[in-house]
Amino acid sequence: MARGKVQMRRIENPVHRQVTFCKRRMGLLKKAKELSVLCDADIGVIVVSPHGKIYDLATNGNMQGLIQRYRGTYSEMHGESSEQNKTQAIQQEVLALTHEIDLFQKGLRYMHGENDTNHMNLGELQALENNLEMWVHNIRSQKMQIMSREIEMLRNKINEQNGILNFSGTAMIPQAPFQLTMESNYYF
Amino acid sequence: MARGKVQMRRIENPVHRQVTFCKRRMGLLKKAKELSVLCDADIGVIVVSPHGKIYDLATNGNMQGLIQRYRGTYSEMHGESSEQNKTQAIQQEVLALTHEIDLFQKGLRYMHGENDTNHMNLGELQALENNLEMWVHNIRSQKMQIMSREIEMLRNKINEQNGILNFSGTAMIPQAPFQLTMESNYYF
DNA sequence: ACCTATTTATAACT
DNA sequence: TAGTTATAAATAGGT
Repeated sequence: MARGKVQMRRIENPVHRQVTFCKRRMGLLKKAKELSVLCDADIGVIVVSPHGKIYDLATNGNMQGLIQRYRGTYSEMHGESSEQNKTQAIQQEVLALTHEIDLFQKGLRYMHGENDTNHMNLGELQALENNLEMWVHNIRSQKMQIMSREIEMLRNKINEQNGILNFSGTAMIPQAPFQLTMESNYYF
Repeated sequence: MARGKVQMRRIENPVHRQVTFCKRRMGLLKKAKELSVLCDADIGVIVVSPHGKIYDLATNGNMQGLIQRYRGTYSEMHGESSEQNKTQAIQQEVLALTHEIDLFQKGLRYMHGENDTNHMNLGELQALENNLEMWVHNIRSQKMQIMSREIEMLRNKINEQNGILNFSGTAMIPQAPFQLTMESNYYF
């Protein structure tokens, strides 16, 4: 498309082909994202390179759900009932569950009110972000507590065994190899 | 991209949105075909309109096969045992989705009040944390977009004023001190 | 649906 | 691999 029109056929030079593949693949995914944002559409793109490497994009972050929706429509359109009768019920279940997850995500999104993040202003977004950060923080603390308990149990076990076998062995296990506080593990 | 730059956000006017959807959808599929031909790649595109209508393209004429490759389930393409495999795969998917819903339910419960995380195990906490991180990430992207728009507006304003007052003044405002594109700030 | 002024994508080159 | 530039292609707004 530049410095010369390109013929619409396989590029024979492998180097050129690789470069073009890389550039145009990026362009394609960008266009897909743009269409998704501008028109509120849900888009999935799967690209398989000649060498079998797979690149993909799912604008809603859930290719599985998209594929399910696609399959639903596809089997409706082509009346593949005979082959798919056995799995039809389960597929519908998947569809229903996917929708349910969508609803939960929306529910979480709406926790502050009824606003979709697309219609939220900077301050609202900041507040939401802060809430989420706090939530993440609490979850991390919880994880740390669970792990601390586990470690303590293991230490006790080892100490017991060493108590039976010999006492010097306890020195092999440092009592505090790392600090297990919330603070120091905030980014764990 | 023509007769005026377009802001990368949902087009509010429904007529404009529909027209753009149609035009860009065609453009996207054309680009996909071109990439496929030029670089000998195998490409699938699924577009779901806001109203649920599905448009698709599979450059090898077989979206099902592409999806299966995407999922890493090659065996289904060869008939005999396919139904059983398919059923198993879908059942596993149901299981995964059920777990995800469970996670969201617990998350919602936690949001509503007391630290209910005591009833969640380490794996659940990790999964919930990952979900939240993704959410925070999306919100940050959203913030960046809003700020980018604001900055652009201010720049335009300043450029206008400088156009009126004097031309040398424009040099005082760097045109791009930092890139505020979606791409470069995807991980902001 | 068709028309163009512009913006965007990108082929060739460094 | 990454950046530059001349040019082809896509497309926003208008008819």
